[in-house]
Amino acid sequence: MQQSKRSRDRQNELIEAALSVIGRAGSLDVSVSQIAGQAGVSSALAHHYFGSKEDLLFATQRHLLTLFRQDVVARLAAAPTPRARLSAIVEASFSPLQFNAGTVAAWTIFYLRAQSSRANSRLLQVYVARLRANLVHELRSLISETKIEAAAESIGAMIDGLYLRQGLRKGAADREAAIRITEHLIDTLVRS
Amino acid sequence: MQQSKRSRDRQNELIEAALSVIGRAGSLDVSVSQIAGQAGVSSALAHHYFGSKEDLLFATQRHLLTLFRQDVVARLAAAPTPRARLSAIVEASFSPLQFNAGTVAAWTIFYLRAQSSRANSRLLQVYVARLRANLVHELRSLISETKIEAAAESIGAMIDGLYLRQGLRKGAADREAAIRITEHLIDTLVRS
Amino acid sequence: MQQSKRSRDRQNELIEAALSVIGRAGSLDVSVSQIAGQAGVSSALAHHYFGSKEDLLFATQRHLLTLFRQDVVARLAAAPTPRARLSAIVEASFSPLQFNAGTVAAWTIFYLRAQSSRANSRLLQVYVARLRANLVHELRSLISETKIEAAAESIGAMIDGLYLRQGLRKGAADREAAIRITEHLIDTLVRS
Amino acid sequence: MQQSKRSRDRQNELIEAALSVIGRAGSLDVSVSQIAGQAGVSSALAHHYFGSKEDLLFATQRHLLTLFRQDVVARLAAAPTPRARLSAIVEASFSPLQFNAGTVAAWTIFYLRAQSSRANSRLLQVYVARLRANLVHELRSLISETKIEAAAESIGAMIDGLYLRQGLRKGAADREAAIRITEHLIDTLVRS
DNA sequence: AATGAATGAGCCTTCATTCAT
DNA sequence: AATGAATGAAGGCTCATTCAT
Repeated sequence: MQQSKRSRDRQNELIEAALSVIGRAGSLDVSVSQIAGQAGVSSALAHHYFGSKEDLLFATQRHLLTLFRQDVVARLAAAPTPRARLSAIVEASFSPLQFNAGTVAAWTIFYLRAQSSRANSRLLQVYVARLRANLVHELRSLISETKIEAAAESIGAMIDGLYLRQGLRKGAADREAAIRITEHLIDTLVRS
Repeated sequence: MQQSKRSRDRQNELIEAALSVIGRAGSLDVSVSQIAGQAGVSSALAHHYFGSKEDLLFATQRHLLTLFRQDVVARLAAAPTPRARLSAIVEASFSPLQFNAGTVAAWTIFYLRAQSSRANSRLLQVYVARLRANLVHELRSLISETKIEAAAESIGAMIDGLYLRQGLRKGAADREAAIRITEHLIDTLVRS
Repeated sequence: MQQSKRSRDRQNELIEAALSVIGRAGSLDVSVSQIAGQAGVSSALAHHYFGSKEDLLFATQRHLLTLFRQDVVARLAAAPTPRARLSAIVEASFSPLQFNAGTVAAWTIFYLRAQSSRANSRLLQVYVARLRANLVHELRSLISETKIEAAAESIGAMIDGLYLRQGLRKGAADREAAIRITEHLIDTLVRS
Repeated sequence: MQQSKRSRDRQNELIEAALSVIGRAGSLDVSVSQIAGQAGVSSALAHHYFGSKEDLLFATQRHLLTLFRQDVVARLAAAPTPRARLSAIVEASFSPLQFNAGTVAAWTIFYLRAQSSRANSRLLQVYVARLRANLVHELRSLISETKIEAAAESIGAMIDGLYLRQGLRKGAADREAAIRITEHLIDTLVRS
């Protein structure tokens, strides 16, 4: 164990603080001091642990992706059929843990950062690729081979689009509506 | 003519410079100086015309929306049938003018800003509402009344999602793929 | 007549605007634009007429001094005895025209500016000298020669001190109290 | 010890630098950079310690008042009689520490700032109130009750007026003259 | 490990001033 | 005469980052 437990805890606290602050601000205009303050430590400590703001945000993004991934995996394991597993992915995507103002803002920011940061872009591409792989795998037994790629891309884009639009609502996220729309898309893709 | 031609030109130059700088940076971290520099004027002039950075960016967003709107209107006028008009909207959305790295970054940023700026949010909501109204209008003769709302929302979200994902690609935007996917969505919605 | 009437009017408007803005702000942190705006003209015009902010403020100070001077002269002419003329000076000093928040602030500022501006200092010294000359002249028939200088200086300082302290009050100036104190000082000086 | 010695030293250095720069400039047009530069530190450090220019100047004013207060208290303790204590106050007021170009400029500025800053005004009022309380206390055994208030106000205003006029001199302050005039005022008030 | 001290760089903004019209 | 356009300079302030403790 290279890192002490204390060390790992602090890092996690900082990452969660970053997520929290970004979510609340709804923008990338968050300072290291704000994040550190939220975590109850000095900004110098954040640099001690992460080296730079860039790296802290990168770790935060990875954390976000990991959380999502874990939820997806757990739900997939519990679903009995391919169609149910597609629904599991949809439900993970719009679970209250992910589909709320703060997290949606964080996701949008990370999509944005991907345009100017190589590392960030690669990370996001891994997520997209994994999601697509999951979709493709489940679609394989439901629609013809030639249509799979487009269908997977289509579902993924729809989820992202619903995320983006969620940011526009004043109140809480409308999970049901998002799920209904996505499920309906899947249904039409599968039936066609 | 309240404003001189010179004045309007300068303002447009600044807005286009803002768009250009934001697009190139792929982020909101653009300074007024950068924008002014790109327009070949002093940063003080940007304040002279727009009052604040906030207002300059707001005007830029409005410009973006106006450009898109004009393109949509022109294409709608040229399309003979409801289905063709739906395609016109899709084509406007993914026209090279809109669907390129820079503009996509700008759109994403404006979606993000909408979460922390009232004015910005309202502006974007107007755009979303208009787009939906167009879609609803054309869908009216194609699918049953009860399905229209969801279908419009679905198409709108899909377009936004494809924009978001476009930012992840390294190379140029794949317009054909985006159009194909959206058209396919419309087809399945209409046929179902 | 070198200057047109229009020209002189504009200059007076600017000077009065300066006085008004300085008074309202209670500080020297007033911009040429604010002053010009108050006068209803462009800041460029203020420069056209006065050359520089410095010169505008200088002219404003001179205006203030002239107003006071004129009031003093008028009141002196109307007073029959030396003692009455001393009271006339006191009354001019604490007339509502001079002894109000705005004008007091302007005076204080000009005393301050005198420390860093030669021209300003000379102007203020002329005012002080004139006031002293007036006091000395009237005191001559009231107290012994050897005490005159100190008495004049004393009265002048008292007036200035009451001005300075006026700035601390929240409400309107207490003219009566200021006059009472100064008159009492004169009385004791004369009787002693 | 909440604050480190280093920290307190730096803050004091900055305050003294502020006093020095204000005194030399004879105006409020001093930048944080100038003050910080005079103290040999970066302007960012001034903000680190004081938060804002406003707060630094406020602390500087408080420092000025405290210095004066301490001097007054020390001199009062050493004076045996009420009349001697009045003289002690006068001497403290015109001690070389206070009655010099720089400090006089600072006082004038703070009187001016009191007109636009609540906090500043309150601070100055406390000083005025304390000075008056001291004067009243010593006057109690020297003149009749009904005259005390006016006498105290009178002495205070005289001191302030002499300060203001000091700013007009080119050379050094004439302490003797100022003391002579104030003492004479006290004498006449007491005798009358 | 943890922090306060310290800073250089940069940002937004204001402003006095000039100039073309 | 009068103004809007335009700018260079400066100012207050923030921030990521480093360093000594």
